[in-house]
Amino acid sequence: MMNPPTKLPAEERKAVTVEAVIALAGSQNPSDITTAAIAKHMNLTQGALFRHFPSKDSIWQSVMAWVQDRLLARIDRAAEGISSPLAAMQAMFMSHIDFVIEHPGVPRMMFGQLQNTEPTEAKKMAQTLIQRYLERLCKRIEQGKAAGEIALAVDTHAAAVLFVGTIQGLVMQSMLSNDVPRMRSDAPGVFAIYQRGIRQQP
Amino acid sequence: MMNPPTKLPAEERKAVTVEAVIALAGSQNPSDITTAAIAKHMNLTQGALFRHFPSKDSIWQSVMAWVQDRLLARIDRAAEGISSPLAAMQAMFMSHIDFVIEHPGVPRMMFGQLQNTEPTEAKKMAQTLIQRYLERLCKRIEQGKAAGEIALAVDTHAAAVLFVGTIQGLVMQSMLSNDVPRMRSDAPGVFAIYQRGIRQQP
DNA sequence: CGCGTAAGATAGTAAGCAGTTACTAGCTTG
DNA sequence: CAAGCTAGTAACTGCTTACTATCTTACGCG
Repeated sequence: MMNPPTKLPAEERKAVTVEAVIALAGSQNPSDITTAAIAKHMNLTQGALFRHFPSKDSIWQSVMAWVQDRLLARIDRAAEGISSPLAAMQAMFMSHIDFVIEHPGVPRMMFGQLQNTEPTEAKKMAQTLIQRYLERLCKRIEQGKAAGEIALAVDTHAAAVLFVGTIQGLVMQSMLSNDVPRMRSDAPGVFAIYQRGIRQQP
Repeated sequence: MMNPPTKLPAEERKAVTVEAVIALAGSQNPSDITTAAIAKHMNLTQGALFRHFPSKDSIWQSVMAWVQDRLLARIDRAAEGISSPLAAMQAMFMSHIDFVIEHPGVPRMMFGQLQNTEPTEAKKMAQTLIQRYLERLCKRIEQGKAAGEIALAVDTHAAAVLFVGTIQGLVMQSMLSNDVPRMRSDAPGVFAIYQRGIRQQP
């Protein structure tokens, strides 16, 4: 941070820009992030940003693409090799929480994008991200039902939506208390309730 | 709507302003709501707004006060006279969903306010609203434990946070599908899982 | 060593923002 | 019925925004 001003090749500059936006979103309302603030955060003039991005929305697009790649990769990796679907879901849950703790701006940006009523490119990307997330969850839930771990009476899609809502509840709590890392210690208690809610009782 | 321009007494004008903001928040990102847009929606000039409110944040303050009054009154009324704590919570849940369907802008505004990093008056009001909401929930949950309806192993605060998260999940789903009334039909399935998660098993 | 060019600086622009001000129509009241 | 009050208008201010045109630098390559 606060490097001396350097010239960077285009691709690298793009990457740095995305990181700057994510960092800024961690400490302010995403819709208040100006191109000037982004540039300042990376020791660049505001005008220079537009050498690499044709518009501000295209910056947001790159940011949302970054989030999609990283988040989905992270939960996929977390669930990898875990045969029990319920245990896999718990691993996804905890790794998602860790991701949010590392990048507290991400949920803010997601919600901010979803709130946009005009269907901008960045918003569509946020939508497909959640869509893909829900699909992965539904698959695990169906697997859980087949394995007898999850009650057949459970509405699969409702369970997937609630999984995401569970995380959002923790995010909200962290915004209330202004204590992001607390999410990690709060997470198990909340997930325990969720798990009880879907688990097949012996 | 679209009345011919009328003169209104100050208190009434304030009320109309609040309603205008809530209506606008239902169809656009709250942080994009300008004083000009508010004025236009109520057939008024922009400058006239500042005869009734000293600043824009004070408009938001009035709006959040409106939400707090209505929402808490609504869930209190819904739970009134229901002796079973679990049943009372279900009534609170469904009436909250109804409230959101009537005023789809409300969750957007709440999250928008919470995302503000500077502690504006309107944000503080949003915070205390959720705080009071959580307190009411915790009370019911403790009652449920005492009555043997809710498992003693359940973390009370986590259960309250998850209750709110459950609603947020439904809100998110409604923003994804652009179908607000669908919340009502999705709600029971999601709440059923929540209820299973906290209920004392026989 | 010198030169072409990609990346950045500088200094704009037009539009949109919250908030202000000078003025006015119409109601109420001494 | 004149004086004052209330609520509103219309035009403005200073500031911020995304975006752009033009000049400048420094890196990589022969």
